[in-house]
Amino acid sequence: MREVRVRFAPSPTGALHIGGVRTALYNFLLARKYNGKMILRIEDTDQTRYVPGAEEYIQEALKWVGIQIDEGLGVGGPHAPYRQSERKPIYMQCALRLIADGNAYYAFDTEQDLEAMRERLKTAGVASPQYNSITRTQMRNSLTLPEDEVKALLKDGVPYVVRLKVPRKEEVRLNDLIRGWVMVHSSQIDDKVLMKSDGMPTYHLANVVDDYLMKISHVIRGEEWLPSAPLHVLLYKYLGWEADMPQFAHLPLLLKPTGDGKLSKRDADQMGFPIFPLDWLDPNTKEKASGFREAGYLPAALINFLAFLGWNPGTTQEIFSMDELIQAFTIERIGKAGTKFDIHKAQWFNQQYLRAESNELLAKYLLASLAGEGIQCSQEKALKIVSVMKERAVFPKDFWEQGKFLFVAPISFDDSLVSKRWNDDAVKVLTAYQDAVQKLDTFDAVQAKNTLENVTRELGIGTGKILAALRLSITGVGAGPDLMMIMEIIGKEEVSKRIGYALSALKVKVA
RNA sequence: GGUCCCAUCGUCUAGGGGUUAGGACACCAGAUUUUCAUUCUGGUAACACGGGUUCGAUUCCCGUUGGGACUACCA
Repeated sequence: MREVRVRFAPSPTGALHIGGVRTALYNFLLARKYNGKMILRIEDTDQTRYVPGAEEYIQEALKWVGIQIDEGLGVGGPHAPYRQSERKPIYMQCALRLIADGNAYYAFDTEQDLEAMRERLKTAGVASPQYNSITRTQMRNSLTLPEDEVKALLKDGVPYVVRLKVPRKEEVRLNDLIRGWVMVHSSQIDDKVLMKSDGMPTYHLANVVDDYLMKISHVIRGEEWLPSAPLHVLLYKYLGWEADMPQFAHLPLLLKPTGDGKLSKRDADQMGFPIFPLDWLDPNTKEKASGFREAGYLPAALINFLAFLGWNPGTTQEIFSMDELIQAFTIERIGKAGTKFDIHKAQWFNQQYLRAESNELLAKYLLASLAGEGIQCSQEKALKIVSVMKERAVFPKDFWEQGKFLFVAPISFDDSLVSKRWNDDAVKVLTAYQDAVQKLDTFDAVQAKNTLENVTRELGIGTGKILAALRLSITGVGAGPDLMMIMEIIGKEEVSKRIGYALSALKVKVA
């Protein structure tokens, strides 16, 4: 079997879309599964869209999620350079060959010429005007112009593009690994520009040339490329590379969570979830985009989530490490239908992965948050906190955000809870409890509980009735980990102080 | 509009000519936790429609509808 060589070939036009990360992942999984090579190539043939920092962003993002590059940008390799802008002469050579063989031609039409042509065709009733086997006979190109005029134009440096001479009647077929046979009639394909007037190739040419030169075995890319895939097949044929043509696999697209359409940055902004792997600040527009990393997603969880967007192992196993994914992955099990992006599932995966981590590691997350707040905390205490909060955390930052009251006494109290649960009985119990707690020599969760039970028994009030009020006085809110553990963690003095504060602050409410 | 792709619970999906159409997320309910959460148990919920083919179609074929992509000297 042919050596598996796959490539991820993004354009450095901004932050890497999460769909791009999934594409990279599938490529990577295939490469690893068959001991092949994963190549990173930068498709920067559009100078006008180049965004500084995008290349670094792509590399950092891939590194963060654990997709290692074997060859290409930042790594080097036998087919360097891996930046298309640095491979310019290669493409021109190929274009020239196509022209010499009669499969491509020079076109000198200006933008106005093209616009006029489209207008003309539209008024004549043509639905989608194209530069093709019919219309090219009426345009200014090396097919219609006399040879010396073409030579003169070229010599004078008149701007031109190179277009592919698509045959008039030919069935173009390709066997997509995901979709099966796809057939398109050549009359539906237009004479695509191969070389732009600035001397740069377009995607189509550069892509085919580089994939061939870099000995790519499988082209795994988004479905948006499916309509132009037949064109690429034609290119392989005319370049004489048909035998080495890679296999194609066009991935289903990532769709909006609700409604219709492709997942876009706007969705992320509106629904409040990230759509990029890392935070990104566009240097030109100053626009900010938030990333999964900064939102608190663990790379392994993101990978697991992404892998299941359009692929499944056919078993009921859902949690997969990267190695397990590599083992289980096959192109055959990739689905065909577009996939709606559901952030809930991503959160669920994150929670699973977070819980599976050691308390030592989780304590580090908490300690990091605390350091940012300028709060001191012992390792021992952090471990204790993390172990009681573990079951409820989805993100590393939750330990701090949902456990603030472990470090800072509440100054205000949840109003609805106050009106529901703060009553005379509660005040009686809390007053007595505060007293009892202060008399204790040592204080832990068990003693906290026993003492509370003693107090309620003496007063003849059900513990359940006032527990919410006690929690309120200690934390200010109605939700959190086991209350007795909370009290143990903050200690006897603090418990007494907080009950005292609540008692005085909430006095008015009862009266 | 044209070309191409797609279609199983709200979402991700398994399945496949005869199944109680399975799982996961989400949601709801009950149990446990003297609270919330966790955990456990249970529940609501799907083969888009119409024709064929067939003894029998959700499954195969065709059409309709719906959705998506592409339709640039962008990738």
